[in-house]
Amino acid sequence: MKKKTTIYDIAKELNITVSTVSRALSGFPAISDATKKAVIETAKKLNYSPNRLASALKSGKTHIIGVIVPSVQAHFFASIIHSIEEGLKDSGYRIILYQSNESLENEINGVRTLLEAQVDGIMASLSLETEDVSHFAEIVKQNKPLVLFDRVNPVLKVPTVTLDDFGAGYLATQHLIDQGYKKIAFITTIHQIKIFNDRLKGYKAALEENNLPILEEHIIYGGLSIKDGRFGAGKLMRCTEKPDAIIAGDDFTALGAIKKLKEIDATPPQIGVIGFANEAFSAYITPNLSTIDQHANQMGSECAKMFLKMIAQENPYQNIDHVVLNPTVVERQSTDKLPC
Amino acid sequence: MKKKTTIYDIAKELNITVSTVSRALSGFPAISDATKKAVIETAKKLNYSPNRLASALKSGKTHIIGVIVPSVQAHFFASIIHSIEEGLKDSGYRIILYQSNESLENEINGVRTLLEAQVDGIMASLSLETEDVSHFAEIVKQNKPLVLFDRVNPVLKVPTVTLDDFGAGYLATQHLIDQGYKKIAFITTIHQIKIFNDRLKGYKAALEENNLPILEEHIIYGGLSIKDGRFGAGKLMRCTEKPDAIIAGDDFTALGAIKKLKEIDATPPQIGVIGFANEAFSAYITPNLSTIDQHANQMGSECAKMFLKMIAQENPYQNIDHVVLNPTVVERQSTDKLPC
DNA sequence: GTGAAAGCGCTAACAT
DNA sequence: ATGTTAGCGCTTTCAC
Repeated sequence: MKKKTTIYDIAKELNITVSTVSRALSGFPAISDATKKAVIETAKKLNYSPNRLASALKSGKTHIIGVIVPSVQAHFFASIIHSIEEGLKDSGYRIILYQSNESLENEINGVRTLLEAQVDGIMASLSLETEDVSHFAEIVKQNKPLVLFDRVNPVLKVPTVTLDDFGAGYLATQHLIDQGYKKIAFITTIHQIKIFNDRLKGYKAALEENNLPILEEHIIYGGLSIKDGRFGAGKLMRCTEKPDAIIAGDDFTALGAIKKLKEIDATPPQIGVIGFANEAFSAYITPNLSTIDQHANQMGSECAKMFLKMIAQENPYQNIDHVVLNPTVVERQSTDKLPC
Repeated sequence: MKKKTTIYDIAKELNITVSTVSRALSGFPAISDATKKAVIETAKKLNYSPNRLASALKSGKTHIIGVIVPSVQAHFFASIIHSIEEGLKDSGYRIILYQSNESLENEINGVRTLLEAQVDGIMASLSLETEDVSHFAEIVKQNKPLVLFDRVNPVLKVPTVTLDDFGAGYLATQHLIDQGYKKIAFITTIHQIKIFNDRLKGYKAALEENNLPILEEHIIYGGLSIKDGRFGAGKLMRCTEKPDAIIAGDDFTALGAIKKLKEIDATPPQIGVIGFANEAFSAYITPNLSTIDQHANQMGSECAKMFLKMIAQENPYQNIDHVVLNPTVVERQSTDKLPC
């Protein structure tokens, strides 16, 4: 197998030096048009392809950024990745992907691996297991941009892009109240994650403002999945004070709740159900699922924008921005309460 | 900002040379246990983190492989990526992601970018626009593993992992016939993609074997999306010979068809509908969508396995395997024909 | 078992 | 406008 052509080959061919070739190729201004043209032609002729590795080793910039998400199989994260890539493409940055699968250990490995790969920065959304975030400190210490999105942790003094989660919880609750529901339950995760705690606070605030009681038996702490949704709904329906509506931690959990409610003849909107995330399926199940849109694509492009801004500064952390997106309600059948 | 520690710092600290440090760190056998231990301890003490870039430049191995897919937003591809990463993780390979967004131009850029990043190999599924595949030739020329999956092209003499698409088309058709449907239509893409052509062939073969006529007006060539599904179903229902079942190119198209059929009071399974891919929503729409499962996760792990096998050989292309997975029918309500 | 030294392909002072 | 040269951090052949 013949060796790959390098700038040395081009230089030899044209009887000039590598520095000239390097300059011609990288659009350095003080280079004669003639040499530039000759270099580019010869490069094409010899089928030259730059070795970004060598350039990265020398310059300290790989133009690759690491993205850590729980799993690309969740549509929400897939959408975010999609729009991060989109937002970064024009500036020549590429993404290297790492999935934590909701495991802290994987997340720690991810940070290490990405740093060893000399990425120019990292974007991450925390795993459900992640409470201690010290493994992210090294990124900041190296003065490389770290942007946290969606599942963030305030202990880390870094820029973030999040949804207004308090607002989201409030909005979901207020929507149900506006529709005429009065005894609203809440299914959430047992993990101490800021965004889920915030939503719970929003829920409680909305109830209070509307002079509705907050019942502890109406708050279910468990997992988030179709199975957990079934289980949670079942448990709620056996309460002494049976709720007339359920807010589920995500659309999958909401789906499970709906399935259970259908079985016991309490099909929504008889009992109202609303989820979070606006997953692909939510518009198409029966009844259609009302949900809080988390604006994944917008979140992704904000992350990209934030990163580009940080990288342009000599000190990426000179001012730490927090972009907060506004949640919106997607009203569908599952909360369309019939007049009594 | 203090400089990062390198093996030179470790060497200096211990009064040995870098070669010894390098050997100790990389598990070279002929190294005394004492030095090895000292090196590892000092590395930890100095907070050493290897620069994989330098090592890659020297060794020619980045341990990064590029993956090109149309879009991670499609659940099918997200699942494949998930299991590729899973299957590769233990052997220390990482994934760098590139999305073509169904554009040939992006795909060409992707190949170039990944090669410039010196990836150790590439896995790809072709964009809908891709008919000419010459941009992939360079990968093979560099003797780097290229594995094509799902959307492949036989012009490229490389290993592939695919579904038996002829079988999938046949299976979908035979399933409908078994259920009692007799006038079966087919919505597919206008693009000349092998897998879609193969499915069409399978469809025709099944009809022939069952002595059913193949009607050109029952084959709709268009796009694949919810919108296209609505459109296709509408067109089919205006045929002179109205079909009693529809095979749609993917689950989204099937979903569109179902929506249209519900509107015109021909709700499945009255008119049967089956899709491809077993998307996340398919089990939860009403009626539940029957579909052909394409075994995304299995496909991903086969890709990983194939890659590892190729990389282990001195010549990755010494024998070119083609793994073909068997499609399976997921029977749900949308094809559950009622007795007449 | 360890050391010396060359070099992977490129960039960027510094020089002319 | 172009050439010279010294590395970036690591691996690896060849010594001893």
